Amino acid sequence: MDPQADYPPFAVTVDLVVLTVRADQLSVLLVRRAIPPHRGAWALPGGFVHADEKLADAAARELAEETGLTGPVGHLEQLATYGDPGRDPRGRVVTVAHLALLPDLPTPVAGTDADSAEWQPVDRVRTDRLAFDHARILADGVERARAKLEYTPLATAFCPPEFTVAQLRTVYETVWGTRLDPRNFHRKVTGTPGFVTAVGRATEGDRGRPAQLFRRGLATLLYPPMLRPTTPHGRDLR
Amino acid sequence: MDPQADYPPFAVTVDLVVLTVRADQLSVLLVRRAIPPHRGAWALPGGFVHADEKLADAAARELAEETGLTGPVGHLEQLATYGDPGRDPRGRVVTVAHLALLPDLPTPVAGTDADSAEWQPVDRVRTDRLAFDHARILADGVERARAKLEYTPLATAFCPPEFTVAQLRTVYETVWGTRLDPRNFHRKVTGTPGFVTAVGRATEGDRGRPAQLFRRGLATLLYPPMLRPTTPHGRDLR
DNA sequence: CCTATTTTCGTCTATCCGACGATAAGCATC
DNA sequence: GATGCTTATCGTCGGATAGACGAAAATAGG
Repeated sequence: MDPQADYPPFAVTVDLVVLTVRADQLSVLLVRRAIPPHRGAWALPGGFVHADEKLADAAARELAEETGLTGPVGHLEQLATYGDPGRDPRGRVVTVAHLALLPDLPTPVAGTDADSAEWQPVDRVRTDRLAFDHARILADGVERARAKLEYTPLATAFCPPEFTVAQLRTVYETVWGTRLDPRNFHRKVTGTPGFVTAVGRATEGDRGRPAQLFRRGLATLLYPPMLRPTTPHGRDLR
Repeated sequence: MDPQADYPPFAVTVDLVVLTVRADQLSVLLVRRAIPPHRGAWALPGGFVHADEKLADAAARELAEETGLTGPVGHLEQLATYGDPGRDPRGRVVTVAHLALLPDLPTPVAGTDADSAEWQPVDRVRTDRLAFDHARILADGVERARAKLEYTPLATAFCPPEFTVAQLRTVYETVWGTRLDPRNFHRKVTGTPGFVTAVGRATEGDRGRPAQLFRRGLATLLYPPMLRPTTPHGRDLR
């Protein structure tokens, strides 16, 4: 196919909404753009898809480049695709946004093609200064993450391989911005089949009673789901 | 931006998974391809995105072309994007798949750039003979539709503007392939805030007691959700 | 020891869901 | 027009679940 002939040529990129929970804050990985357009502005990490590369591979490659991660840590999924004609001044660029959830890694986050990269709490991001349409992509990614915590065990993607129920609860509280009763949460998590499996050991050295350590279970969907407390998300009027 | 210079050029298409409920069957709109590649094979309707066109507009345009619909009927949303290097023999084509849910329209379904178009029950589609990677896109679309019936009032998109509880129940039963208790379903639907609003009139002429007519409510998310009966979707092992 | 802290187990109650009986309200047929 | 058939709608009952909260267990720090 010759794009010049019949159909308009597009450039295709992948952008990443990389979320983590650190210091009791849901945070997103942002890079400062070193080249135009939007030079100097904060943006989601991303880049062009190579000629013979799958979309998911491109996203995984960009994630590895930005975080230094190699192995399959956390979670990566396609989010949505954004392609409004005017979204990139360079021309017709369609971006396939992906959502990544990572544990709080002591990541150096060295920028390669960006001045710098850093974690920013999502509720302190100056969305009005983000490059391109990345404010909307970020909002969609955060909303997707919040919703997915309800029906999937994806909260474990924010945790290290072994974690306590309290750590998992902190993830929920941080992402949702709510407080959860530790006793009911404990019952719910340990009672939902496939959510977590006990590893048999416990923490030591911390304050309070030692906590059992768990790993992520086999379930891909939670049943029953972990519903958000009051006013669950979009419980609309009437 | 010159795609020839720095980055590989892509063609971008939209493909549509158009679903409806007709004759107690969840059915998908398929077209028979009139041109190569995959000439003569069944495929999802779709086409190239124009040079100055939003993705959603392209999807709406294709939907209108294939169904003859003009006004905003039913529901249309982005599904996912598929761009594996080898998925189209003509070159690097990325397709942004969309999901459309429509009421059972007496649609002529006249093919424009296709030999013919027709509704096919999704469980009778010869997925091994669908063009490109459309079998997977179809499967993803059906699964998305099934899942969304649980948490959203989208089942109403399969219904005409005014419908009875029984019609809505038939939609659920057809899409999910299950049977639902009419009494519990009635209680659930009328008791979920914002799901449906009574229009005040009732059906006449049918068999049995006349049924109240409803319209879609204002809610965008159902709370509590309409959970699938036994073995809810992915209730995995353990 | 004593206390503070955190984990974990139980209890109580309101609510929700599935199963199912009972009634309402139309049409068909005699 | 009475009877029966069909479908819609309302109620009831029991088990399961979630939220509120008490209580015990298990550690660290004085």
